[in-house]
This record gives sequence, structure tokens and C-alpha cells, in this order.
Amino acid sequence: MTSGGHGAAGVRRGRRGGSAASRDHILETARRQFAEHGFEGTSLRQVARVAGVDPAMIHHFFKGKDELFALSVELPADPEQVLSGVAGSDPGQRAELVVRAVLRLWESPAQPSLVAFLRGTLGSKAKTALLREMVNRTIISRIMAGVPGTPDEVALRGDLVATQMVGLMMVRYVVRLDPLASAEPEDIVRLISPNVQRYLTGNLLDEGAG
Amino acid sequence: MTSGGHGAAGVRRGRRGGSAASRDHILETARRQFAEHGFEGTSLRQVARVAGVDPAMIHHFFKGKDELFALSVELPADPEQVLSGVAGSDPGQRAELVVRAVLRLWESPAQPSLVAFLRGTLGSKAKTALLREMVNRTIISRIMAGVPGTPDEVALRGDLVATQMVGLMMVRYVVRLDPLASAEPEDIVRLISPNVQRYLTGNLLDEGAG
DNA sequence: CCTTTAATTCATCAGGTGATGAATTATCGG
DNA sequence: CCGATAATTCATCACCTGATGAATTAAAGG
Repeated sequence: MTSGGHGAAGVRRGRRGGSAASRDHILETARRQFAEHGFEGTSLRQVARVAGVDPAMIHHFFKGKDELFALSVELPADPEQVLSGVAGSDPGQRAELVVRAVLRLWESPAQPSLVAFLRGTLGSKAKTALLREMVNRTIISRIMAGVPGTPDEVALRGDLVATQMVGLMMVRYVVRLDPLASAEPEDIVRLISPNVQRYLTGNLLDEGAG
Repeated sequence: MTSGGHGAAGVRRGRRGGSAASRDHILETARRQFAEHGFEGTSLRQVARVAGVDPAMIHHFFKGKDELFALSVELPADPEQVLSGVAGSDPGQRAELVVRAVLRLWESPAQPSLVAFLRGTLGSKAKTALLREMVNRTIISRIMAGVPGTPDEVALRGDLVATQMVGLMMVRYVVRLDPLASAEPEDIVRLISPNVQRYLTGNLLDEGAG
């Protein structure tokens, strides 16, 4: 047995029959692996093994681990589209729109990619810096467009909104705390939106107790 | 030059003079490295290099990478102590206590360890499961002790509180979004507590708009 | 049919990883 | 002063990693 520990045992070389769906299969597998183990915790050989494919195939289709990660993890819908309609809405009613937009995105088929993105990104300080830039410039700015107040105050309100939305994503989709993880999206909207609305336009100096 | 690429160049072998503070130095270095690059992204040789120490020292002092990580990252104060006084407090005023307790912990010297813990934990699905158990059994249960409502409702309220607190930690300490990252702790308490209080005991079926 | 092109595998490489065991040097207890 | 013990370094091991180049086979195009 001179066959090394490669893909499937004793598969003949050369091109396979049927439609060659290997590239997409590798991508799907990589997505799941990155989502489970993060960037550094996932090896190309591991992806190849799970996908039932020779490790060299990955380098045939992709330039390297970085490109594979980028393609596995890219946001399938750009923020402009996801948040369409938010920027022009009445700030006094905007919270519900924001929560709905975020939930629509995360309940979509993009969910595994998004979890992979967060897992891979939060693992390293350098990648976290990229995340910060992106969140600041392309997401928060859109959510806060047209909200009244001084620039400093609006920036702070934006971070507070981020606080609530990031927490929702982490608890519901990454850590998956029950019962919240299995609640209906419409219920989530009702539960969370009022708090987000307070951050957007509400009174920030205590309002509950007297 | 047969000297390999070891610690400092040409250091004599054998025990050093002065007080041997190497073990603690290694631990501190490991803490920072794990916080920046996560578990898989940090190698023992890298820790040794940064600490100015031979890689074998790590195995002399610690059983292996797992023990080093565990010791680097263990929560320096157990939840029981951090949340002392919360469980017995009036649920109607409890939010402020909770936010203060969390901030006190994260503003303490434990902060790097906590960031390291989150970075290392969120990178892998298996470790995330451990986090979920711990959060559920030892943290949320304490925060929600004595809060009125059916068990199902209280569990949901607990997850919502987690949502807000986790988001605060991520945005302020891990991703470090400004201006929230550089706000004063007392301001954070005033900004966040009302929302937490709504999750604890407030009306969950919209209250803002009419 | 024959040539080109793409898909697949194999055999490697250079380097990094965690781990171990022995050799060397200092400190400490008696 | 001497023996035990701890700290430190060196030289490795076996393994895994990402990457490359060549060989083999099938499909596509003319």
C-alpha cells in the first residue's frame, strides 16, 4: 500500500465524470469549518478531508487560505441593500426597521457565513480593527443618518445601538442562548425595538424611576 | 555559529541570578498574546520569544499549552463574588447593580484576561458551548434570582439582559468602538441601566409609541 | 479524431508546532 | 562546604501546516 493518507482511498487520478461541483463544495465545507473553528483553527487539509478532496485542489481553485477565507466569509448582501429604507425613515420610528433589517439578514441563508465572519474576525486583534472600521463607516453611519443631536451625541447613540444589536447577534446566533435563540423573529422585534428606539432618539438621562 | 534561533543570543545556560520571576512573566506575556491572537493564533514559541525565554521553560513551569491558557485566562474573580448583593436586591432597582458589577469587573486588572477569554472562546464552537453553560448556570441564574414571572418568561428576560450586557462588553472592550470605549463608567451606568431594567421587570410588549 | 484545457491526485518542500530528555548552572538546606 | 533541588538552555522528535510542480485523466472545441 503505497497510497499515502490522501483523500478517499485509491481514487484514480484525473478529471472526474459528471458536473464538476467541487469548487462550490469546497467553499461550502470551508464556510462550515471556519464557522466552527475560526480562521487559525481551520486547516486546509482539514477542509479537504471533510470535503473528500485532495488538499491540492484548494490551491488549484483558490490562491491560498486567505482567499478561501475571504470567499467563504464575504457578506452576501452589502449593508447598503440590507439597510435600504432605514436612512430615509422617520428617526422616531426607526428602531423597528433596524431590528427587522438585521433579523432579515441573519435569518437568511447568509447566516453561516456571518457566524464564520464573526468567529474568524473576533479571534485576532488585527482583524477586529477591520471590523471596527467597517461597522463604523458603513453600518452605524447609515443607521444614524438624520438622527437629531450634536455629532458627538449621535456618535454615542450609534455606539449604544451597536451595543444592543451586536449583543443580539452574539447571544442568538453565535452563543445560541435558549430560549432567545429559538424565539420567533417577530417576537424579537417587539422585545428589542423599544430599547433600540431609546438609544436612537430617547432621553438618555434615566427615565424609568422617579 | 551553531547557536540555534533560541531565546536571547548567546546566553549562558543554567539558573539565573536574582529573584526568579520568569513564571509570572511568562503568564503575563501569554495573557497578552492570547488576548491579541486567540488560542490557536498563539504559539508557545511566540510566547517564549516575546517573553525573552527558552520555549522549554514553558513546559518546565506548565504542563502544556492548555494549562498555560487555562491559567492565563481563568476568571480572576468568581461570579458569586462579582455579583454579590445582586441576587438579594430589589428586582425593580436591580439593573443599576448589575451594570455596575459588570463594569467593576471589566475595568479591573482582570480586563486583559477577560478579553483573552472571549477571544479564545468565541473562536471555536466547542469552547462556545462551555461558555453557554457557564453563562446560563452561574451568571444569568444569579442575575434573575427573585425576579417575578413564570419560569419561561424569566428565562427569556435573562437572555435579553445577556443580550445587552454581552453587547456592551463586545463593543466597549473587544471591538472598542469610540466614543463608547472611552466613556466614563458612571456615564455608561446611566445610559445602559434603564434598558436593562426594562428587560428585568419592565413591560415587554412595546411601551414607547402609542 | 485530435488538441487544448480543466480537474484531480501524488510526491514533495521548507518551516512551524507542541513536546521531551539531557546537560548546565545557580540557589538553598543542612 | 556539599548535596539536593530548581531554573535555564540545547538538541532533538514526530507531526502538522501551507504551498508547489509534475503526472494523470477526463471533458470541450474544432
